[in-house]
Amino acid sequence: MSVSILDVAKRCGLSTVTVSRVINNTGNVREESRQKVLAAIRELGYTPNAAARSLVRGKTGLIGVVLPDLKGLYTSRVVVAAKAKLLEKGYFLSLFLFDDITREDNARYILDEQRVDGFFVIAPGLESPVLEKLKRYNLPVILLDNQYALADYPYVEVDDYLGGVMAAEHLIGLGHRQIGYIDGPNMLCCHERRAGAIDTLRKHGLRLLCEGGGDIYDFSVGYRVANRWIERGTIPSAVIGVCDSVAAGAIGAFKEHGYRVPQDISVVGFDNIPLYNNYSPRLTSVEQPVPTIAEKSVEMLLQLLAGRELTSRFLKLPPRLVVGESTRPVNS
Amino acid sequence: MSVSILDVAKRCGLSTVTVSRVINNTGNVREESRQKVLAAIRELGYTPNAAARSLVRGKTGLIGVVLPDLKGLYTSRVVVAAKAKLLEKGYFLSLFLFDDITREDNARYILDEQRVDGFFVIAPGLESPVLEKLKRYNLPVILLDNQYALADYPYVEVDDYLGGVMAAEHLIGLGHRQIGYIDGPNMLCCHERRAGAIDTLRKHGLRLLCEGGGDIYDFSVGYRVANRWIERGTIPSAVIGVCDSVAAGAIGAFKEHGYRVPQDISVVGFDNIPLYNNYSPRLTSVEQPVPTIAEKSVEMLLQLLAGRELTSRFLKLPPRLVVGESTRPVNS
DNA sequence: GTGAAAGCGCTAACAC
DNA sequence: GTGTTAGCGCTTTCAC
Repeated sequence: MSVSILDVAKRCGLSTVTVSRVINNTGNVREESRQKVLAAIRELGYTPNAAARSLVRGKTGLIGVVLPDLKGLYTSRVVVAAKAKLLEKGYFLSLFLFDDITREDNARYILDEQRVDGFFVIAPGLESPVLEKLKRYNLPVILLDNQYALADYPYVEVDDYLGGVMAAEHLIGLGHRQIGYIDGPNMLCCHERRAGAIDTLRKHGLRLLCEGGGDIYDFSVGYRVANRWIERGTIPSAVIGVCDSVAAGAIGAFKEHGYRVPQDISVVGFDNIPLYNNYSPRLTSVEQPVPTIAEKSVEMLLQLLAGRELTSRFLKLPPRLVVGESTRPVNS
Repeated sequence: MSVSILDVAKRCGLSTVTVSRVINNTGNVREESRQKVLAAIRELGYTPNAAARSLVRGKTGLIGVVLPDLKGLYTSRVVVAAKAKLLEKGYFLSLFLFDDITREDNARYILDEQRVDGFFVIAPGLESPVLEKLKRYNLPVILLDNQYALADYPYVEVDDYLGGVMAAEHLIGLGHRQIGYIDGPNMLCCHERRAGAIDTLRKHGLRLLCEGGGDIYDFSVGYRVANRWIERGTIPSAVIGVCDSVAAGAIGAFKEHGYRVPQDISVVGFDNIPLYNNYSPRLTSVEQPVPTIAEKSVEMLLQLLAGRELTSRFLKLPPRLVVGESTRPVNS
């Protein structure tokens, strides 16, 4: 078996309580005893058992992230950042794949058995069943990328509507009048971005040439839509892609047909993920404030863990327009 | 507080022991008592506490996956498949981001505190520090995508060399003589794929036109290398990309310059991930046996968990060539 | 079939 | 400062 606190106590001739005090820096321990304990710990290679600790403390020190897969570049950034923040606070991040929340066995391990003290949910498209499930539990939860406004769970979000506004205003400011928009799947963030763009154009008396993607958003979507426009001869002077990949796909189509970006057509993306940087000009992109998302959501979760009320339950963060080399004033 | 086994026992007028027996299907319990217990459990919404269980059983029921980020499409597939397999066996998969294994706090939570019964390591580029760390622990570990052959940890791998051979033979079989290869970063799998292709061509008295990528492999790499070939006028009649994204990037470059795939140039990728399916013709690709990887690695881990010796410590699985529409016989 | 008792490894409360 | 005692929630003997 592995070495326990009792072994350490025996080894250094003190009680388990004193050892515990040294480990946790609680209570007063004479420096001399302290050194003895530390020596014994080192010699034996002792480390506390998490299960025993969790049992007696009633908490695990583990924060879960519930997410559907590992595909997201954007997700990865947020999660990695949140992990680092939590580590500073003594919590550890553990990721759980929730491909199908409705399956009992999925829920059992994470929720029923109280393996985490709280968690983040990133589950685009899976919200309703996940949240349905969560109602029964009293665990602190922060939604990170929720797609339905329905829930009254606390969340941290990006103001996607504002993002749409920013993208549109940037292009209008450059003199563009014929602006195309390549849409993503039926998700809240896509709706918002599009709505922001549409409203902004309307304010200027313009109409958005908007065409939808399929049920995912990737390079192919941008490529296909842009090609459709080219075939039809309805080519805008500027295009907004619902994300950087889509924008890159559109650029791909334009390049193939001899249009240059940004000389002939300006293109704006979302997320500012440098995925196609050597393929297209560096994209002008609406960037998500990843560090702030991580920081704020961790802060909120820690508040809940401490049993405090949240000062603000719903946080909507502004994105930031990063101007690259894919946009320029319209040719007059 | 949450409801415990004692509450259930009181509620149904039986002892905690009997309740435990019902929960775990161990020992004999009269059907009548059994029903009483189940009713009480249902009424109280009882679920066993994982910490208490782990403590007494000496195991957690959790399997960890150590991985550097969440970016991998291929990784995602493997992990999702492994998760499902493990669930069948009563284990749950928990992912841990090990961005920097050398940091003490990272290791402490996962390893020292015995939070998992065993784990998989997917850590391209991080092997040596990770494995260094692991030596101290006696936890069952299976390497899933290791890049250095150095370790004597059990692993499940794909025979990438064979994959390179398959890709090359396919093209040679179609009559191609000028074959280009677009390489990836300095990792074992890339070396192997390339070596397989080179050796195969050599056997046929041919030389591979091989050009390297940067430190990642993505669309841009394929695009850049193919463009270089076009500029130089050294355009092969067939191209192998170290992965599907790279292959797609090459196709992008060809398309832009008026070359058609597969009519003018054949292209083969690796991984068979349908990422650019609406952009390029459906790729001919060397597919990894994801379900088998998951199945076998789980099987091996379970063997280790059961304290048994592994029948085979090192498993190298053959990939499979999936012929799509991006390759055809060379124009004579 | 069922339950009483003991114990997994740790910490909090209370003495000394 | 330090140790004794008790108990977190559960399972595993071992009686009955």
